[in-house]
Amino acid sequence: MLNRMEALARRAEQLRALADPLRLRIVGLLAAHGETCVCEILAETGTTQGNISTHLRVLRSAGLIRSQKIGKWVFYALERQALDELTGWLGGHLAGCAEGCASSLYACCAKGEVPLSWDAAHAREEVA
Amino acid sequence: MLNRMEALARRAEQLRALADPLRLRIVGLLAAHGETCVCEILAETGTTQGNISTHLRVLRSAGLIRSQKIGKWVFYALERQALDELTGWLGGHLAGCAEGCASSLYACCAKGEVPLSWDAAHAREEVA
DNA sequence: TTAGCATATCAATCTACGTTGATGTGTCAA
DNA sequence: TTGACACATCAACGTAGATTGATATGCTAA
Repeated sequence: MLNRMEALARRAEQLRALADPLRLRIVGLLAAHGETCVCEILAETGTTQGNISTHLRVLRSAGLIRSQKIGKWVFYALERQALDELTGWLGGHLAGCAEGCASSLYACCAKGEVPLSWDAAHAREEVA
Repeated sequence: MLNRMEALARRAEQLRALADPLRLRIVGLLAAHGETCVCEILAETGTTQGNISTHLRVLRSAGLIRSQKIGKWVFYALERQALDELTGWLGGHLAGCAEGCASSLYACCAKGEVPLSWDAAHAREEVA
């Protein structure tokens, strides 16, 4: 089992793999077409062959797509499970607690001299 | 309205803002705490103050968080709507068509000499 | 008004990434 | 067996990002 920082690093790596316009186009094509030949991706994107290969490797080493060689062609497809896991995790990570958050108190970092919260700070401002 | 490439670039920028372990920790804190003082983020993450400020700026210029100055403190919070939009868009982008994809035909790039699909290539392999 | 605190910004450094062009590898057809 | 094709890999270049330490700004309290 991964510790917390390693898990975050892994998720960051996966998100980073998606965080590129060309790679977003690629996964969009794979989503729309299913198993897709590299040559087709190449034709649709209009960049160099080496560049496409590099981007496909980034996505693959993040575990987001898989490849299958058939004859002299290579077909790529989404790893649906990994992508679902990622989007699900992200949703959970961003969801936080449903309620009671905005009203809870958080001590500020100043050495105990001024316990502070958003509400308390607001109150100060409203008085002033 | 943005054209397709600009829209992808914008989404890539937002995903990129999330694609860092420290920034994932930050948005996790904001999700759990609601409005949160920078000093608290600083205390929880244990990195330098300048570094936190930089990462917060990245998240903010991607439109994923907002800031509010109260007295000498600055409180950050998630931009729930932008994040929901992003995760929703990503889900749609990755969903593709529900069915009929894996079985459709796609011409390969070779100049018309070998129309090819995953199925056709598979058939070739099985015969061989 | 002065001193201290919270935060932002800047300069500098190191590393990682995106792109291109060239080359290597495996596969097929003639 | 030779040539052509599909794809991967590599070297090189320019650019962007992460981190740190120093400095600037704005607020507050004494």
